[in-house]
Amino acid sequence: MSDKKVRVRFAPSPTGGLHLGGVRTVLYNYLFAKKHGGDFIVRIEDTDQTRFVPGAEDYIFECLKWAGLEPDESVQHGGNYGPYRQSERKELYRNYADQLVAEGHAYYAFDTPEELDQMRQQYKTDENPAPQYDQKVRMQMRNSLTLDGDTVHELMHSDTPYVIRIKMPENETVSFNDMIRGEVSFNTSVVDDKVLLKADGMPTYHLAVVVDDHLMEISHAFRGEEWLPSAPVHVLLWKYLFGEDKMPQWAHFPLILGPNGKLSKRDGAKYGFPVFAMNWKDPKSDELTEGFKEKGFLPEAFINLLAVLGWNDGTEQELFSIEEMIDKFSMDRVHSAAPNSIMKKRNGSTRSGSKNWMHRL
RNA sequence: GGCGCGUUGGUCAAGGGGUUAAGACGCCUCCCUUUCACGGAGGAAUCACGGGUUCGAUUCCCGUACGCGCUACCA
Repeated sequence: MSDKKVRVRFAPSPTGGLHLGGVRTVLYNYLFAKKHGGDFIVRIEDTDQTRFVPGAEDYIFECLKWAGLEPDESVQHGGNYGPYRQSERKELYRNYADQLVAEGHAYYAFDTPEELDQMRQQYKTDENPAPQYDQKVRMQMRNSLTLDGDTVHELMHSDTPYVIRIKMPENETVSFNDMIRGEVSFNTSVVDDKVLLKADGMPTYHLAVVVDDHLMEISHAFRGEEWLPSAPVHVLLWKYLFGEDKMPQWAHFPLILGPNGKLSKRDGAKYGFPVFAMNWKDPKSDELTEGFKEKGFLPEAFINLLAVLGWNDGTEQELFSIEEMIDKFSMDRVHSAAPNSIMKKRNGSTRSGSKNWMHRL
């Protein structure tokens, strides 16, 4: 971490409004990069073509601009590691997936959605309500592990759709050091054979994040805690493809919770507290969700609020300028516990805080 | 169900093997006197529960409970 230039990335998928948690992830990325003289990259993760939402990408950049968290590299800012939109990198991923198959770490799977559904129904019990495509069932499915070579060859050269799945090893322990949580480990037997390359030729997040982090020379990879369960897949992919020693340092941020779990835009409407950075109007439904900007928050106040949602500098200070944050930020001072509901926090904020942070224009 | 992460006062939240366990909001008492987020002085907490390690645990380990997350050809 000392010999490598710090390069971090925020990788949103352009599917709708930019959530509070997303902006906080951006902020921590930004602070970390600036503190260490590194680069902050924004990479658009648009590999799911069924979820494409027109305008969402531009909207994300507008939010970052308003918040004052401009990337050094992105589709809009240029850079030497492009393209910065994964849909435009489609051709890159296939070779890595094939390489994994060739080396025995992955396999071709021909199961149709109906067959997958059938498998889940068949193995579903009270004890196991969510059966996975894993080592226990993969030998019962239609894939290059169970089919003979000729059949596989034939299927692949007809127009039969297929995916590439990772072959999770049996009973190995995968562990890594999270900058916030310390050592985290998993047994590979309980992780399923995630799809790496989809039938349409697009990678899933799992493959794309590893390939792109490598190609873009990302040194530290930060994301929300919801990714922790699939981290072993990513660690294994790094090991198979590029070497575990090249893997970025991970940090998984605690989720920002609403009154009933994961904060949703519905909570925002219900409690009169914004969830998105800026107004977002869904192009399909025309539904408008209010943002912090339109609610009257100053960007500095918004950023400050987010900064202390999970981080503190060890003193009693709770009002920071962006320069102070850059100066004082450190990942090991990010709390591992989810900050209790932002709605409550708003009520528990200090008087001076209320005056300065939340003040309307 | 499985796996993972988490759990400090009414609320938000520092700290983290030996402390009087910060601070803020709220609450109570008082001062100022004034209110509609005014100012000031005080008051109230054995850190979810049960074991273990240790001279000593709120801090480390295990279990339980509870909360949250993941368990898609979504990210």
